[in-house]
Amino acid sequence: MNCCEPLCCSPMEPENADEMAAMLKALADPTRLRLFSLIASSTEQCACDLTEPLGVSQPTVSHHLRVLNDAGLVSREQRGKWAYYSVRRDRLGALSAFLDPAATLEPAASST
Amino acid sequence: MNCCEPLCCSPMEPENADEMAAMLKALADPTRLRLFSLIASSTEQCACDLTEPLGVSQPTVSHHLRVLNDAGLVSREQRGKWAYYSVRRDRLGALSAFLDPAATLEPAASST
DNA sequence: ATATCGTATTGACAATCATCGATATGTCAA
DNA sequence: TTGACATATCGATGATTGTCAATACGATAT
Repeated sequence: MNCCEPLCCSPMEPENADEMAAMLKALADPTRLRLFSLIASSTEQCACDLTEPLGVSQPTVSHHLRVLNDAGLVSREQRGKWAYYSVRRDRLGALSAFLDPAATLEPAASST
Repeated sequence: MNCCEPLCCSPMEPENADEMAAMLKALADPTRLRLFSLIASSTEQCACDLTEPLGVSQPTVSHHLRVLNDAGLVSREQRGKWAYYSVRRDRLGALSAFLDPAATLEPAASST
């Protein structure tokens, strides 16, 4: 999240490592990564459309959605009896930036 | 690695998901993330300097180094009785780019 | 109220994993 | 060759995790 300097810049504090590892762990399972990718491929996805393409049971999908939600990587919106999930791109962007080996300590030159 | 389109663009194939999840899993442990961060903070690090700052045993450090190496995230060089580890920034960069929510399907406008 | 349907939770189980002590391997120096 | 030292591997153990069947929860429709 907004927690810390890029990975490459300086040795991490344990608390920051806990926090970032938690986000990474949420994506570090093949089924869950495919699930996340399905959600990320459109602006939002109904949970009802996620079970079939993954080939796992409905409780398993629900479990993975919960893990992603707890990690702050997706958000859930209940509409009627359907649940819609969308990617929190700010959080994903922070994770991507955290890993970026080109990052420097100074906020530095973005290509805006 | 060089395996696939960005996460946000289209649903991942299972094989790609396996591959990317393996890299993510290698970073998804707090101790291992701190270890990786220590290596990433300089161009190379002697294994002998990694045990103390982490506060875990030498076999545990060696185990984590092996996991990172197997995932292709670091490379090892033996010099005399010392082992030096360095981050494979190409692989880390690929991972970061893979997660980037701003990525588009077309290679598109990089800021070169 | 009752039935139906989508989603979440529970409980269980097999598999994976992080960690350590003990030990093996390999390198250098005397 | 022997000893000292750095690193890797082995074996064991407790903890975490991915999965499913069964079930509970909540919303809509009749």
